[in-house]
Amino acid sequence: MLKFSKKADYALLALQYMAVVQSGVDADPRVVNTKEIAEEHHIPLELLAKVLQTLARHQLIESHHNGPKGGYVLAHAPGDITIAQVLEAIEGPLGLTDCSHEKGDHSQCEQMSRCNIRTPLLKIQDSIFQLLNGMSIEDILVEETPLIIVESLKPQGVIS
Amino acid sequence: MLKFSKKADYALLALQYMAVVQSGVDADPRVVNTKEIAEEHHIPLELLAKVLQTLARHQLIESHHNGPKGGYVLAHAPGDITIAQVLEAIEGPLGLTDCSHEKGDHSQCEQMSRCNIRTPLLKIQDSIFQLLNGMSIEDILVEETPLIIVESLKPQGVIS
DNA sequence: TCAATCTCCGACTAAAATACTCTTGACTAA
DNA sequence: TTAGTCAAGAGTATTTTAGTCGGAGATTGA
Ligand code: SF4
Ligand code: SF4
Repeated sequence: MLKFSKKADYALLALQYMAVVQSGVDADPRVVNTKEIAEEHHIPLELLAKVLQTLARHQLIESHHNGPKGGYVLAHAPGDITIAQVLEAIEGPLGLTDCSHEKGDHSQCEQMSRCNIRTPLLKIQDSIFQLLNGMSIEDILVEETPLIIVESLKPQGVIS
Repeated sequence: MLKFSKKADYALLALQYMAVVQSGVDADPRVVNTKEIAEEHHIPLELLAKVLQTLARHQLIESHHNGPKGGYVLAHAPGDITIAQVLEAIEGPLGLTDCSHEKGDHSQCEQMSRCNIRTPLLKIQDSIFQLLNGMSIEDILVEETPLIIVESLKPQGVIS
């Protein structure tokens, strides 16, 4: 119930990977394509593709469709992409209950009129949101154990 | 995705109700039965019954099956029942990701071996858990809700 | 006694969300 | 031209959630 979806998980995984690749010492704005990320993490390719498309549509990453050299690049600095943004891009706006984003009357929840727990729950929700909004991709970058070694990529095409 | 289930919602609703009934000025340990709660909140009776049964099995409430006068009573003081306890009673142990409660190897998530985001996500999860564990039924009792202090990982910004 | 009323439990169905796939198309670089 | 890429949408399969049903056991009050 209080769980990230796979898609959200994949999104974070991909963003972290892209951040690592881009923030390499060379600061080379290398484009990474879907296939590379999918293979690196053993994620179903087509599904990851959809996730990245969604992220691109929400301006979190930029798509460079340049044929065989196409791919994606972070649209902002890693510190400027919060976890909450990612989550909201993938799933809709996030809310703990059915009554979170109210549209006037109680169209969502039948017992809203006589509900005493709504206000407290909304506060919990706010707290969680603050938490997620306070963390960015940067905070997720390699911590202590960089398990993925980025330079072990097979060079597709020639590297200049 | 980051949403309470109906059952969890119902559980909190019921517990709040029971708490209010019991902590009335009379302090009469009145037993309240499923039907009463269900009708009061317009919840499907049978479903609520299951929820309460689950809560009872987890020692959060006591069942008095005394024929026509039977019903449920809180097993502890409202302040001693945390939201996290309730949620874990209803759903299983809560975890943000598939890899949260590990059983040795990576039986849950295929990419766990080369996953860099696991540790950060576990931290987020801990924060959320602490938040939920810091609130009890008592904090939900009346409308004038207390402030939730979010303790985030890093000292950043104010909530208010 | 006995019927009403309650909890308890497990199996069951239905609906909805998730996870994943397939197909088609447009673009671009070599 | 051709292979490799993103884009978009429809389609399917699986899992989770929501809600239902029916019977068993217990207790009370008439
Ligand atoms: S029961 Fe209360 S808190 Fe839950 S969805 Fe309905 S109005 Fe919101
Ligand atoms: S991808 Fe990483 S964080 Fe997500 S479930 Fe797998 S191991 Fe855990």
